[in-house]
Amino acid sequence: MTAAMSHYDALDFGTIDRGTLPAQEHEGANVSVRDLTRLLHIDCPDEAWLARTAFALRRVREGESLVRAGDKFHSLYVVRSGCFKTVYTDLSGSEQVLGFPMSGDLMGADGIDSGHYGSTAISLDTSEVVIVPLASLARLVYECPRLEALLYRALSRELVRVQNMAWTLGTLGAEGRVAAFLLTLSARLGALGYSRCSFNLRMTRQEIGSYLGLKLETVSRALSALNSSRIIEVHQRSIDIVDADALRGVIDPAAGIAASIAPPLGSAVPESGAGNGKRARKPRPPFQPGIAWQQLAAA
Amino acid sequence: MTAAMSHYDALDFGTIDRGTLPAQEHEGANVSVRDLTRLLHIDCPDEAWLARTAFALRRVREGESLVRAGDKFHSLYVVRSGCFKTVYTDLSGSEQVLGFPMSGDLMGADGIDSGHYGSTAISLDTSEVVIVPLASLARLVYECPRLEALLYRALSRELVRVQNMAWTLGTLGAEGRVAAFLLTLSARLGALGYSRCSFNLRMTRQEIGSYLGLKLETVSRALSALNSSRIIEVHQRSIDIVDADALRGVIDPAAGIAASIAPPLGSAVPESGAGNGKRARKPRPPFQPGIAWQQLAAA
DNA sequence: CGGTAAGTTGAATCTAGTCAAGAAACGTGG
DNA sequence: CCACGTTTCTTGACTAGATTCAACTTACCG
Repeated sequence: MTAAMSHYDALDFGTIDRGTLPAQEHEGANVSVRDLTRLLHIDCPDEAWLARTAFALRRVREGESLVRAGDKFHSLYVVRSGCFKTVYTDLSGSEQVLGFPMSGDLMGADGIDSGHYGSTAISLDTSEVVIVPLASLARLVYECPRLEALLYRALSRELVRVQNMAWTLGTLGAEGRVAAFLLTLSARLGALGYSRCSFNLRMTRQEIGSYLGLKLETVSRALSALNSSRIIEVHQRSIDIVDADALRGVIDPAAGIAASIAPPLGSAVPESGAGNGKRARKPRPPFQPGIAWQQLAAA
Repeated sequence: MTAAMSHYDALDFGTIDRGTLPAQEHEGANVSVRDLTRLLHIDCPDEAWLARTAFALRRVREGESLVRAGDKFHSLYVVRSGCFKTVYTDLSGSEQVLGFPMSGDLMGADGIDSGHYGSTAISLDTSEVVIVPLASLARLVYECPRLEALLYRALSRELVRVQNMAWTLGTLGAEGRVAAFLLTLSARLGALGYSRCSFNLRMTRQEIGSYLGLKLETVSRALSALNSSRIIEVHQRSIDIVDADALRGVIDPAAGIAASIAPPLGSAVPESGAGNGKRARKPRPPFQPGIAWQQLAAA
């Protein structure tokens, strides 16, 4: 609990500000609060002075690490361009990929509580991140109460993402995991304005496997199988999603059918009811449809 | 994005306060901010007036659900006593357990961003939760800036917990998962003042299996195997951890040995170095030791 | 005391991992 | 531009580990 105290100091207003950041992180142009909220897809009050408050950018080259597990926590990062991987590394040297943050994603949030980053972030290509010192953000929120939700929502979103990951790992087999991975990636790229059905992977089979709790051979086999089924077309790192519904069907046959019937719903969750699925074969189906697969179905 | 706007309204100060909560949640005694921070193990400034601000309690009987996936988000909950399970439910009716929140754990955080809870929370025995309306908390933080870190840290902690879960599911086999589960449970109970090496499970094999991405038979077998190895003693739901180091060894043989040599480190992560592992067989071992297993080793 | 839910154990099956070989892409220097 | 080595990817055969199906035991609750 001593770590907690020293960490608390870092959050005390006026104690630490951008001026105390490592010098290396002062480079490139600045980004306004407006830009930041737009990047995070979080609504922001329309006050002119907010545009003046700015955050620094940092450029990270391919293979370079932005933060390392165990480093002292000082800032959050929001990806502005490029793609990262975040990894745990255990004693035996093997690593587990926890995520592939892309434009608009938050990194470093796992360091807030303990005061030390919990995972290492490595750039998969030349990337740019917005540096968000927690102290600055806290001050900003204090000055503009309507920003209160900003960080809460960003953290909550990250939490949902990881929970979905846990669901994927705990529930799906190899093909399902790969299908879920492709659909999620497709949806994220689509949200960024890129093609939803044709893209290039920026990570190796090894990294995908590590992320999905599979071996690289298994990932390769799963991709080949989906390729043979005419659901996707794979040529090395180039992916074409030929039949998105079929891909959803790989995750859950019932959901695949349901998704092809129901109009693709937006980001909002249906208010109630919607217990419209074909039929429940289990004795106790009193639950509302879950969220996990919807995130994938909404691709 | 329309959901985002309406959600934002809910966070606007003065718009919603405790008075607008569902009537059913106004029952039992109240809890002060001091109590809340103590429950969450988060440091709190020592201002007298904080003791006056209070949150309501709610009692949840065994089997009863506190919130359901898809319900409109209004409050966070901190468990004060008892034990819950949080579950996703997919279309086909099968459920996946995401966690077993106990005293001091936060629930409902996955609803902040979308405005709807992402998982259902069901009590495993008669439990009590502190109701923390986000709007109240936001106002509180505004009135007392030093509380800024409170929610950030609680959310960050939850994020780390789920990330560890993803690591467990992606990396470990059946026995390792069960061992990790027992060690984590042991550590949590220990932190609450209960015995670290002798306790009763409050969940079924089915629920444990769902949580760990295994079938109930596999959980049973893993427990039996650990029992045969004299590492634990199992009689139905009663667990005795006989050899905690050996249990850690099940997760990662190297870590088990290392843990028995090195003195059990506290919550703080070593500053640097400590790349002391036996030997690295991979060509590139420039990473610091990870966090995942340390959480377990620090039991 | 009987009925139901929960847990254990065994045998067969199936999925993903392991080991190994080979093919395709990439980068570098001649 | 091509030859070379390296990395990444694919595919096959075999093995280990988890699931499935099923029988049975043990606890729990009225």
